[in-house]
Amino acid sequence: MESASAPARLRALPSWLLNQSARPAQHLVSEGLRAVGAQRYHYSVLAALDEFGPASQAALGRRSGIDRSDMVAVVNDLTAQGSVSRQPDATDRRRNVVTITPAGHRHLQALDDIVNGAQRDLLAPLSTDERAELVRLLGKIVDHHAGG
Amino acid sequence: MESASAPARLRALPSWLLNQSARPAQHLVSEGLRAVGAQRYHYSVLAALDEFGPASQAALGRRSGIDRSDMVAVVNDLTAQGSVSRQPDATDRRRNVVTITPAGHRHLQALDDIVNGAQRDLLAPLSTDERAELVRLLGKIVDHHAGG
DNA sequence: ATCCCAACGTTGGGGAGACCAACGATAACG
DNA sequence: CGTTATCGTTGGTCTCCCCAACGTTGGGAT
Repeated sequence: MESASAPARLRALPSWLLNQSARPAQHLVSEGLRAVGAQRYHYSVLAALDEFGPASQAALGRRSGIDRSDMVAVVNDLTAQGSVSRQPDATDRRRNVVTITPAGHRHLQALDDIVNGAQRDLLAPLSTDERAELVRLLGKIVDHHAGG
Repeated sequence: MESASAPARLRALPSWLLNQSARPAQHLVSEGLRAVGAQRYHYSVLAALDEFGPASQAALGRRSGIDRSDMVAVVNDLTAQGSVSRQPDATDRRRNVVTITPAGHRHLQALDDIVNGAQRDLLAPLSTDERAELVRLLGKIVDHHAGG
C-alpha cells in the first residue's frame, strides 16, 4: 500500500489538483535537465532568446516569468557554459544585452528533446485531444492571472 | 507594460503551464487561509480526517500527500488550536491516533469557504463545463503519477 | 537645466514546499 | 528468537518564488 486515495474534497479541488500534477511535471523536467547540468530556468531563458532575439535581463524576466534577482544567476550560468553572451547596452548603460550563441542554440535543441520527452511521460494517460484541451484550458488560466 | 507574452515554446508546454497556473492557485489559497492563521497542509489534513475518520499521522500523510516529517508540525499546529486531538494508539504503541474535534469541524467549514472562494478567482476565465473538464484531466494525471 | 521619478543589474535574505537520512521505540514475521 | 518493517520525531537540504535595498543611469516635468 504505497499510497491511498485522497479525500474527495481535495480530489475535486482545482488548486490541489494543479499542485499535485505540477509536482511530477516539475520533477520529470528537472530530473531530465539535471542529466545535462541544466535547470528549468535555463530552458525558459534560452527559449525566450531564441524566439525574441537579444534582450535585457529584465525583459527576459518579464517574458519568462522569472524575477530580476534570480535572472542574474541564470545568465551567469549560461554565460559560463558559453550558451549566451552578456554585454553592456551601448544605448542604455543601465542594461545588459543578453545574446544567444551558436553553442547556446545547439544546447537549446538538446534541451528541447529532454523537455519534450518529459511531457510524454507526464501526459501518458491523456489522449491527443485531451492534451490539446488541457493546454488550452491552462493557457486561459495563465493568461488571466498574468497581465490582469 | 507589466508583463509580456511568453515564448511559444513555453506557452505550448504542459509542464510549464502547470507550473504557471499552480503559482496563482497556490497564492490565492495560501493568502486566503493566512487571514485565519491556517495553511494549505492544515486544510488537507482536516479534510482527510473529516472524510476517513481518526487515523495515524503516517496514514494521514499517505492520504493527503504529505511527508511524515512535515506532518508532525501540522498536527502540532492543529492540536495547539484545538482542531484535533493527538493520543497514543493503545493497540499499536508506535502510532498516534489523530482525531478531529467539534471545533476542528467548524474550522474546516470556515476553511471550505475560503478555499472555494479562491477556486472561483482561479477559474474565473473558465466556463462550468471547462472547469469540470480541467478537473477530470488533472485527476487522470494525478492518478497516473501517484500509485504507479 | 534642474529635479524627481522610474528602470536597470546586483546583492542579500526570507519563507514555503517537498524531500531525505537517521534515531529510538515498537510491531510483525521468518 | 532474530530480522525486518513501521511509527513519530528531529534535523537538515534544496529549489522556487518573492521582496527590499543599493548605486547607476535614463527620461520626463516644470
